[in-house]
Amino acid sequence: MGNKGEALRQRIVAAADQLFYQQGYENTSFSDIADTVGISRGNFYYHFKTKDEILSAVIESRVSDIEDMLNQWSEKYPDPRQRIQHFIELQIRHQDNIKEHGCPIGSLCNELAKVSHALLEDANEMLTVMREWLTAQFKELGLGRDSRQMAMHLLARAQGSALITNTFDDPAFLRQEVKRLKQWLDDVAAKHIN
Amino acid sequence: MGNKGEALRQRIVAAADQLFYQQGYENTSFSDIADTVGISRGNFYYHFKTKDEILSAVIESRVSDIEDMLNQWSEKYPDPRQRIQHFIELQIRHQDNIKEHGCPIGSLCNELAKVSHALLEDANEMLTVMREWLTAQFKELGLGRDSRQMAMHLLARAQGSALITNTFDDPAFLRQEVKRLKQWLDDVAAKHIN
DNA sequence: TGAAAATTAGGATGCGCGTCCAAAAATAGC
DNA sequence: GCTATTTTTGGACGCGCATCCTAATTTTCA
Repeated sequence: MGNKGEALRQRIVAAADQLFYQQGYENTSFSDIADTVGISRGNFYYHFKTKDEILSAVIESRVSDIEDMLNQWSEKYPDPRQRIQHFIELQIRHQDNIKEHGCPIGSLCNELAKVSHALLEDANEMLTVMREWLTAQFKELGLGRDSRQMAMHLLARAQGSALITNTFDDPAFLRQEVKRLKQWLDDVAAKHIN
Repeated sequence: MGNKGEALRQRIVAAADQLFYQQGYENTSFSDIADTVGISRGNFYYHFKTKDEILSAVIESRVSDIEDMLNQWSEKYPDPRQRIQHFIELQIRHQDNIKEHGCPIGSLCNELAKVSHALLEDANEMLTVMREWLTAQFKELGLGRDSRQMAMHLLARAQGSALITNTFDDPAFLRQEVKRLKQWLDDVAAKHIN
């Protein structure tokens, strides 16, 4: 059955994901996505009836990617501090993209909040997944009821440095902030191990 | 001469400012602004030929407001630490708006960056003015060549907490982050006074 | 007060968009 | 191989937008 359809569907989602990141959601048209994939607008419509539908699919795909990544880290690294470190260093690996387009999650949430879009809650899920995972790591580190606040603090700082890096076109600042964040993590961990 | 015109022009800029903040630039139409002010689209066009032109006026107005505010603080408070404290507490005064719409500066820069809009550089000016002022304060505090980095660090954290507060609809987090930022400032100041 | 200038009104235009559709082409299953 | 289903195509539709324009109204000031 729809096997060929499924493959194309995934290519569409991947293209839309990229374009939404680079140009924003509202600023990306059906034609943009169709052209990128190399299919007609009509064919696109066959797979996704509305623009919201594809946004939903993109968010779902991103959430699932994030979950996979975090689960993988949970398995791979025994130490919660090490896991959080990896999370922080994620920004270094993506520094070129961040410089060019900011954080894919933050910028999307930002955009959807303006339009008071119904899918903002779905988009929030991307951040929530991270927050919950980070909270669990901080709990393991022994931060108890402060864990959630710490998780949000870390997310906020990551979002902030991504935005400033993008706006000022200054990846060196991003690296600086990552270093600072790792120092902060070490301090927090040291304080709570005793 | 164009005295009445000037007054209306300012009302238009004020309305556009609000709407751009609440709904985003792209998502705000000529009609939206005209309706808010209570004039016809044609009249609007008499004052601003293009959408870019009004965006430019809004940015100019914001930059000038920011400069006025900062200059006022520079005069009013003799201690640079006190000045920076005021800067940090600005977020508390605007917490309701931030919860609802995020940071007016950050969200605009974010949006313009996506569209690779020519006026992004003008929008950056809002952040740059703040950065330079903060840099001067940190210099006075004795941070020397680190001052600029510190200024950007502060800006980034403010941006980050605004975004998270907006996304998670959680003003308590904003207050928490402000407290944390003030603690950070005290630490930094204490370290460099000796 | 009256002519020139500034201001306001609202309709016209053209374009790009999301959406929809009918028909052609490809594929699958008997 | 032939029919039923899936997939693909490209054009049509209607709407909202930025922009433009002309004519009416108000203001200015000699």
